[in-house]
Amino acid sequence: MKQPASTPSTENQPLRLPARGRNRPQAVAETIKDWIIENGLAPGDRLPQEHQLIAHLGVSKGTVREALRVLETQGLIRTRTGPGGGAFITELGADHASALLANHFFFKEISIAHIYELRIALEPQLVFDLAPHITEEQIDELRRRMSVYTAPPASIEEERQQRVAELEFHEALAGFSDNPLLGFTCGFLVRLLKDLTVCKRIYGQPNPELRERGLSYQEQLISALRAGDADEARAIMQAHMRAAQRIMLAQEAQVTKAFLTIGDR
Amino acid sequence: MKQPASTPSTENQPLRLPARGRNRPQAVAETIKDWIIENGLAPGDRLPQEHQLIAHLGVSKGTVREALRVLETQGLIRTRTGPGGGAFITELGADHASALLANHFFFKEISIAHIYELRIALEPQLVFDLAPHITEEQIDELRRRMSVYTAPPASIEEERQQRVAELEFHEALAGFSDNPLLGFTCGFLVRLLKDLTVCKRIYGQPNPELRERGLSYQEQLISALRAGDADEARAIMQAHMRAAQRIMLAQEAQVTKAFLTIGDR
DNA sequence: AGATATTTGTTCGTATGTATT
DNA sequence: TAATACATACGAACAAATATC
Repeated sequence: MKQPASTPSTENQPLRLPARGRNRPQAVAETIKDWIIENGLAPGDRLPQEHQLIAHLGVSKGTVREALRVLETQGLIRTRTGPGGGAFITELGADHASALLANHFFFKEISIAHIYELRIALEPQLVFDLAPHITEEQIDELRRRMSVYTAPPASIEEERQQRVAELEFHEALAGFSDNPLLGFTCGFLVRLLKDLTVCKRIYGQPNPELRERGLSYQEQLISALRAGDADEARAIMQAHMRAAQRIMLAQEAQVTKAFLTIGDR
Repeated sequence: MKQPASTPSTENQPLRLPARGRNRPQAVAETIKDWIIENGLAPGDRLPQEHQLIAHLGVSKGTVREALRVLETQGLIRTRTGPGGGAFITELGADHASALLANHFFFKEISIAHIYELRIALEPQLVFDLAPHITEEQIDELRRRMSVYTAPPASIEEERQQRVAELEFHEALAGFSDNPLLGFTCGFLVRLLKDLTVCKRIYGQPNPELRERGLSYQEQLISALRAGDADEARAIMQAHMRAAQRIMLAQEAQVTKAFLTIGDR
């Protein structure tokens, strides 16, 4: 088992070759990833244990651990200690994925206008698709979220909470989408706005207009969704987005570099 | 001389408290990240060296290395060996970000229809914004990419290359966008399609119709862009996307689980 | 071109923490 | 409570890469 390390030549290729050339941990992570794909592992399945990976891959404990950390950062696995523990395949959740993606925009200059340009293009389409499929339970959830801001806010803090709740209304809507790409993108945009809200870099002063118009729009939207009227839902959302954009832009400041902390489990 | 410890204000507060409690590497990664934000480090700046991090954070070498690996996976740093080496802040490129994001869709069922629903909603808007700003150099680059597929393909392999080149036409277009969110999203969608093309899971047989119509549309598009006619450019792209969608859907198969390997530097 | 110093990269032995039985 | 199985963490030694002289 012990190797006298005096074999400097290319070693004894233990099963799958560890793909030398780059940094080992990344290469090992890739190898494990390929192995996951080939064996068709699904979320919940367990990877081989550390010492087995060490043996099969022909690398040391530290390298394997770094590789697992890479996969964990990518959201592919989670590890648990104790008997029966180990690394388990997991699904990369939308929030974690958003956090990873947000890093890409960290050094870019993102404005409210940029975000709303996409929301205007996508959210009307989102509700258009949703109208024929939406369930009663989903509508109930939307109503439940709306209930947070039916009454005017009493304090500046409550104002902020209501804004967050309204954004979460849209986040829930995005989560209902049948199109994972559309749903994720809309959710990501909302999360960007929500993060800005939490950071209090915007929504400085009360804005009753935004709240009331939003509430009215959402009532109409839910009616249209319940009726299964896709065209009407799209039209309402379009008007809602345009109105919100106008209000937001009026009090916008250039917003940058607040994104790195998004999510950050 | 090693450190300019003479600066009394910011630099003398080396690192924050080690944030014990959770798994150490992640906690350490967070601490380093916070430190990066607080000190306003920009791409190209260097992090403290390994042994300094070890000393300041009070953790072992292995833990620091895992933390750095986390940050590297997130696309935040790159490391180099040798004198003057170390960990350097870097910008998360669109391709790397796409690869990270693609993991989120690995266990979801993504179809061509899903991709085109977003392309139809976004790419017309993309060229609409672009028309007033586009430069001659950018138009030249578009023309250069088009030149790859002006002639009909001689082989099935050339057919594939032409398809990739046409997708890269759209990728270039996305890269010109003033809106980073819009640009990235359009680029990501194209990368998904490109990956499918490379994997040869689609585009099995020649499709002269797609090529010729695409070529014609792109000629028109470039004319409109040069003229700065935003409305016309948008209309052309809309028609182009709809036509492409029709053709693609005709020969589509359900496409799943080919995304994990995207990019994979 | 080659020697050397600097810095990250890799390995191994050992010890600790944690969850299951 | 104890025993077991697993990940987690530490530290020292060694290897590889690379800039500078």
